[in-house]
Parts: sequence; structure tokens; C-alpha cells
Amino acid sequence: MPDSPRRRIPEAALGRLPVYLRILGDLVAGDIVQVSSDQLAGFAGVNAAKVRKDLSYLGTYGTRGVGYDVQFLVYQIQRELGLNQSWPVVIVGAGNLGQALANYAGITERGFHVVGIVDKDTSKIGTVVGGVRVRHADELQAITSAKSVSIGIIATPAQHAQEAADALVRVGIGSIMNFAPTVLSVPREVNVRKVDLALELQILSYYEQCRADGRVAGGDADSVSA
Amino acid sequence: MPDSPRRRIPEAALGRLPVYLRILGDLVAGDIVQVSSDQLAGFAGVNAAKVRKDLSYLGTYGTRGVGYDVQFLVYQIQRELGLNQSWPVVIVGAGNLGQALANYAGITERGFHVVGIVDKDTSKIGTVVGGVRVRHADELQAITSAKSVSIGIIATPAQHAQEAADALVRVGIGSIMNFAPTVLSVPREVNVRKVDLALELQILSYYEQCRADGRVAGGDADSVSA
DNA sequence: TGATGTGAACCCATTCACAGCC
DNA sequence: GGCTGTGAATGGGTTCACATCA
Repeated sequence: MPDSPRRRIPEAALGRLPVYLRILGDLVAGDIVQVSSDQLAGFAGVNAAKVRKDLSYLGTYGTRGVGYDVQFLVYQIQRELGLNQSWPVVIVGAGNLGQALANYAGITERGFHVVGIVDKDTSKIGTVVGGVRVRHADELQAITSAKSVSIGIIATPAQHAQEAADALVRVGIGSIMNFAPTVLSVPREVNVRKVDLALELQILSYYEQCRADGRVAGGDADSVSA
Repeated sequence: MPDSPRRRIPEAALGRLPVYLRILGDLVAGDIVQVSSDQLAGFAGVNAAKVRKDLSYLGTYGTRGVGYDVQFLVYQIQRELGLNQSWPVVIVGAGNLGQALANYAGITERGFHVVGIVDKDTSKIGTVVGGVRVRHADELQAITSAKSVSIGIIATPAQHAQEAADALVRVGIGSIMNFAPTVLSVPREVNVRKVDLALELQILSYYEQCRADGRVAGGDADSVSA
């Protein structure tokens, strides 16, 4: 075991690693082999010290006076994030959103693959979305056991989200991405991440309201100010 | 001017207000008129002190020894977030995601309404999604001017996201929600929020990887531990 | 010389604990 | 007595600045 993952990566830094990874991927595609924290910071829209601190959590992979080897950095980030393996995911809910997710190329491009979609609506069962046949929610256990799925996506309406979460927990899912606008109640050991469109819109609404009122509230969460 | 918005609400607190708002909405529906910070904290999966601090940014609307008036709190949060008006939004990109968004009930339920969808693909133009006819990207200015739109949603593939952002900025959009997996380059005064599915998945991947490796990494971002 | 890696300083957010009020 | 509102303490994340090394 030459290089074991020493310390846990702080949440904030963790959220930026995929951003760096995406940029590094573009650099690889452009045959760039070296990159400095300054350049990377420019592309990512953060400052260079943050980039260096973030990358330092992975280990000391840079070369002083030179920068980072792009390919090697890609490899290290992927390894740390667990992206050197393809994670199977299961989607609960085959409505508009579930279908869009199943068809979303970004999922497979990033090394995830949808191994199952379930719904309770019998009219949806048997239809094929994103190359996967929709099955009944009762078959969740069969799907997750057969494919050792540990990541579940909730794409149901709000009123069924908790029920979906319970079902996922029951079959031993470890991580849940929740697209329903609800706070889920799950055991502590289960990871939940929420993606809430309306919530984000409401935050934008606040900033637009501030703008309209004349009070400045520049909140650039993820963009380059150029 | 009886109660003007004094201080700017911190980002972190701002992100929780929509969560409280949703819960309060449920309470209203259940004819609950009073709520304590303790109860609200329970529903939201945070601690009571945080709820009180968050609500204190709105003003001192609670009653010591009693709690908060649910209806009044709903009104105050809505007012502060600018939700007492219906914001028109425009969607750029009429692919899978754009269509799913246009059809997403949560948008209209929360007081936003899609007034336009544009695309560059002529085969999509003229089709109707979510009750709105898809128009050509060149008509963006006409749409936003006519309806004084200030919020735009980017639902294009990654390689066209920057172009979409430029177009939105050009027509005077103030806030952008970006669903493309890219860091956008926009003027400082434009608000950008990113919703990146693959990024979130990669974070879950990290936690699952940690779990598989035996290192604990419980990151519950938005759930109740019950 | 030039860029990394990192202690130290700083700043924002969370939590504590209690004064103040109903 | 009970719950809010908020200073004070704590903790995490960001930024600074520089020692360190190719």
C-alpha cells in the first residue's frame, strides 16, 4: 500500500475536485501536460492558494517551480473520488425527471451507469428509458442485490420521496441523491445530497429582489468574474 | 417605510430559508398556527439555535415564550426572498433537460413561470413543451424585453453553455442557473448558481469509496438523522 | 527564478448559553 | 416557566505570505 488516503477531505474542497477534474480533462484533450495552480485557478474561477490547498489534501503531487502533471493529477483525483470504478446507480421514479436523468449522457460519461429504474405507476412499467426497462418498485431489492448498487437517485414527487428513501435504505443503499424538494429522514450512516431546483430559483429570486431594491447582493457562487 | 431589509442575509442562512418555507407551508396546510424554533429545527434537520439565528436575519418576528406565528413567518420569508411576485424565467436549450424543466411543476408551484424556451436546433423550434413554444435563440432579446425577464436557465450541452451565458448577459439577464457542467465566465454583477448532477454524483462516489475502504466519512448535507 | 506546500491570520458560519420578554 | 434573540466562543474554510525546493 504505497499511498493510502491519509486525512479526510473537507467538504468544501471535495466539492471543487470534480470541477478541477473536468478542467484537467479538457487540458488532456488539448495535449497540455503541465499546469500551474495559477492557471488552474483561472479556469476554475477560484484563487491559486485554494487550488494548492485543495490539491494538497490528495498528497504532494506538484513539482515546485514547475506545476502539476495534468495526467497524473487526473489519475490521483479520480482515484481519491473513487472514479476508477464504475458505480451502478438506481433511479426511483420514472416521471419527467427520472426519464431525463436516465437519458442524461453526463451520468455515463462520468463513469456511472443506470442499472435500474423503478416506479409504482403500472402504466410506466415495461417502458424503456435511457436503454433501461422500468420495473416495479417492489423489485428494488432484486435490482440492487444483483448489481450491488450503493447509490440511489430519488426522482419522485415530493409526497413520495420519504417512502422512496425508506425503500432505498431498506435495500441497503449507502448514498442517496434527492431531487425531491423534501428533507429526508434517513439513518445517520446514509449520505444524502439534495438537488433542489426550486430552492436554487428562490435564492436567485432573493438576489434579483435585492437588485430591484437597489441593495447590492453580488453572490457569485460558481463563475469566473471575467 | 416601516420595515426595510436592514442587513444582507448570509449565503448559508439564505440557502435554508426555502427549506423553512416549505415546511411552514406544510404546517399551514395542517392548520398549525404556532411553531417553535425547536419544532421547526426538527422538521428541517438542523438545530434550534440555527433556526433562530436564521430567522433573526428577517427581523424579530417571534414571540418569546411562545414561538413564531406560522402564517406571518411564511409571509415574511416570501417577502424577503422576493417571492411575493412571480418571476418570469427563460430556458436556453430545449433538449431532454430543458423539456423536463419546462414541464417541472415545482417551477410554477413556487411562483416562477417559464415565458420562453429557445434553442438553436431548427428541428426543435415550433414544438411546444410545458405549454411554451420553442423559439430560435436569436429571439432571446425579444422574449426577455417583452416580459422583462431577469432569470435565465442554461440547459444546453456543456460545449454551448458559455455561448448561452454570453447571450443571456447580452440581453441583460441578472441571474443565471447553470445546469451545464461548466464554469461560466460572466460579468461580476451577474449571479450564477450551478446545479451539477455529475459533480454531486462524484461526491457520493467519494463517500461510497470511503465506506468501501473502511474509512468513515459521514457527510449528511441535508437530511434528518432519525 | 518560479511555483509548490503550508503554518498563521483572517473571516464567516455554527453553536453555546443566557439575558430578556411573554 | 418557556422560548426568543443575541453576544461570545468555537470551529471550519479561505487567504496570506513565505520557507522550501526543482
